[in-house]
Amino acid sequence: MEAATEQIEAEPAPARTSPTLALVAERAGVSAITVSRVIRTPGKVAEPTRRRVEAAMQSLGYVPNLLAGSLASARSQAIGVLVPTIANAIFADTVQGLSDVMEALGYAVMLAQSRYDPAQEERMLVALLARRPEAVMMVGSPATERGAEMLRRPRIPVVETWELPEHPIDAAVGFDNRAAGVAVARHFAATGRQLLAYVGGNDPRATRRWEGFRDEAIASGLAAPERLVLERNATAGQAAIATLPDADAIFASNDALAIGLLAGLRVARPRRRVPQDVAVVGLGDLELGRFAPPPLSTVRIDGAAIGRAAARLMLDPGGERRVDLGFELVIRESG
Amino acid sequence: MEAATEQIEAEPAPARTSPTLALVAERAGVSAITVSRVIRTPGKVAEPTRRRVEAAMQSLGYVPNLLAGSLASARSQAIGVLVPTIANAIFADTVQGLSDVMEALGYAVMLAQSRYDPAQEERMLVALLARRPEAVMMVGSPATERGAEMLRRPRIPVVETWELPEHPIDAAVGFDNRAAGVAVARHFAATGRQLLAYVGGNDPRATRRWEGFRDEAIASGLAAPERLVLERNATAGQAAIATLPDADAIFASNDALAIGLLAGLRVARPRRRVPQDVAVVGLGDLELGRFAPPPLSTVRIDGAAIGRAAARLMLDPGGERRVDLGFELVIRESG
DNA sequence: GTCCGGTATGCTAGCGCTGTCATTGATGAT
DNA sequence: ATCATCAATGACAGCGCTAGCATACCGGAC
Repeated sequence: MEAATEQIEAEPAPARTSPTLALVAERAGVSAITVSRVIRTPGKVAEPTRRRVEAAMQSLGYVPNLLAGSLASARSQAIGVLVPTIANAIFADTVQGLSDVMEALGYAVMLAQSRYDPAQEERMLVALLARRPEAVMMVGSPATERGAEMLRRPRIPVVETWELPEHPIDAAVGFDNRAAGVAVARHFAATGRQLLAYVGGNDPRATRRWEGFRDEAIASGLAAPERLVLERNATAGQAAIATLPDADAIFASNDALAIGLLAGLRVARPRRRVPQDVAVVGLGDLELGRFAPPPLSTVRIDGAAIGRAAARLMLDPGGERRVDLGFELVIRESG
Repeated sequence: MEAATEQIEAEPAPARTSPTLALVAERAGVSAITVSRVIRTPGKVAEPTRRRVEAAMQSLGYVPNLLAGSLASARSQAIGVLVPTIANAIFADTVQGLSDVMEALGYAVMLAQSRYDPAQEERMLVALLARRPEAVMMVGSPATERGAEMLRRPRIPVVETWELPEHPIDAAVGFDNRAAGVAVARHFAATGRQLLAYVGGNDPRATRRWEGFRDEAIASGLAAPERLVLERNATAGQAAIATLPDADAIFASNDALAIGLLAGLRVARPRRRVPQDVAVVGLGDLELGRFAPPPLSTVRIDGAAIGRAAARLMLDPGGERRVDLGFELVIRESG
């Protein structure tokens, strides 16, 4: 007797696995594809059908599996972001600028950090690309040719930021780091400074700033500036003051460093007044720079704008490929 | 004649689509599964075979498709991270702390921002969960019951941070925000302050700090403190000083705000000296607080440690579910 | 009545991997 | 010689979705 083998209609098993399109479809008495359409193109489904499907999704707590969807459609709706570190306000601003645009359009952001390490950068690039992002934004350019090659392969938009390489992999948005260094040196020279110094990291961007700074100082007839390579934080800046007893003008490659410099100068003995005895100029225009005593002069860069521009570049692969957002030398009271 | 239909062996077409496991397998003269093993468990493949496969991968520039792999294995090797905004040093530190641990273990980080908006938070939760993360970390708790429900469904580790709810969805790591407020009020009372004020955001964590601060002030026999709800930045802090002409002790819910307060106080007329006339205490222990004049007293929180602890909690779902990392009242010179 | 175009829905085949079993041959124990 | 064991490899099905086409039905034009 067939009936004997029939099971008692059990309570829905406590779903070891999350509900699928097919389950929703069954509940709503439609086919899977219709459920898919309710999610993606609700306008193409008749009102009553749509209601039934929505009710079924609701009652099951259905959350689409975008992994499966991405595989089937070859569209991941995700972008990759690679920064040296997110714990640096300036990059965090850029990531936020990008996210603001991309999240609103339904893209997810995959974040990876290279820690200024080429090997780590390559590893993270693989990890990112393995998830088939539809575009990638990174700070700077790949440190290795293999990295660049990996980015070229998939033929997706790739936006390099915070600098403007001659030949970007695909697109770039940033400013001329060398010119920023030049502008600061010129300013120091024009205000009668004699002994310049530069403090900053040794990544490609910081190095380009240094080169511009040094070359312009020399071109202005000043002694070759000293260069100190430091951690990118205020503590390092404060400590560095002891190492620069004679400088009368210091360019710090980022504002945190500059604020540390200012703090070191405040307690230096013999006394070194800012800006009378020493001028300090930072880069980035961190909000807190404005609130340091004295308010910090800086090379203003709009990190969030870079992120938003990067979003535009990846969304319009046929459009502009190189956006110079420039910088602005903001002279406040520190020099 | 069959041979007639045979095609001339063409140059490999310029790969409109990226190479697959199957292509690599064909090149290496093995089956797809063997290539998969070379990638995931190289020890189980004989040396010469492995070499051939690796050469094939190399020459094709093969990058595995983790979307497909995740679907097949039901393991995404990704985690979701939801923060109010990444452009806040304190959350950026937490994200970095988490990433440091998880990236090293091969997990990718999907980042989403809620912008302190419950509706946005829900949207981002769906976007995150749709990608089937193996765990989720968020700052705070879901603002809505629907959000909480969504997080409970998939039975993955969920770590709430920066606070310690009585009954976390799954796990939590942070500190007692109320106690932080109490500690600051107690400190103010103990040092003879009379008219307290609180400035900060109105998110749940800031509100809890406020409640502790207010209750303790009253319990100490002081007048009920004033509360100012502000943007979470230094500019807002500086401007707020005009609104608090009588306060002799101000607790700012974050350090950026506090540094702005300090800046506002420096230029206030009539003169208000810190700490003689007004004490200022912040929260977070932003590096730059130490370099403000006067060095900022603060409730020290280790954001990166919270991130690292969150990683531990998600990696060991059977272990501890509630970690109190505490805080430390660091009295420097501002109060 | 026939045909047309449009709307609403469904079927089928795969996307690129991995889990689960098979299969093969070599090795050592008995 | 026989069998169990192990290492190395492969066949096959299927993860949960979507593209692309097919089907059914409707009302109106002819």
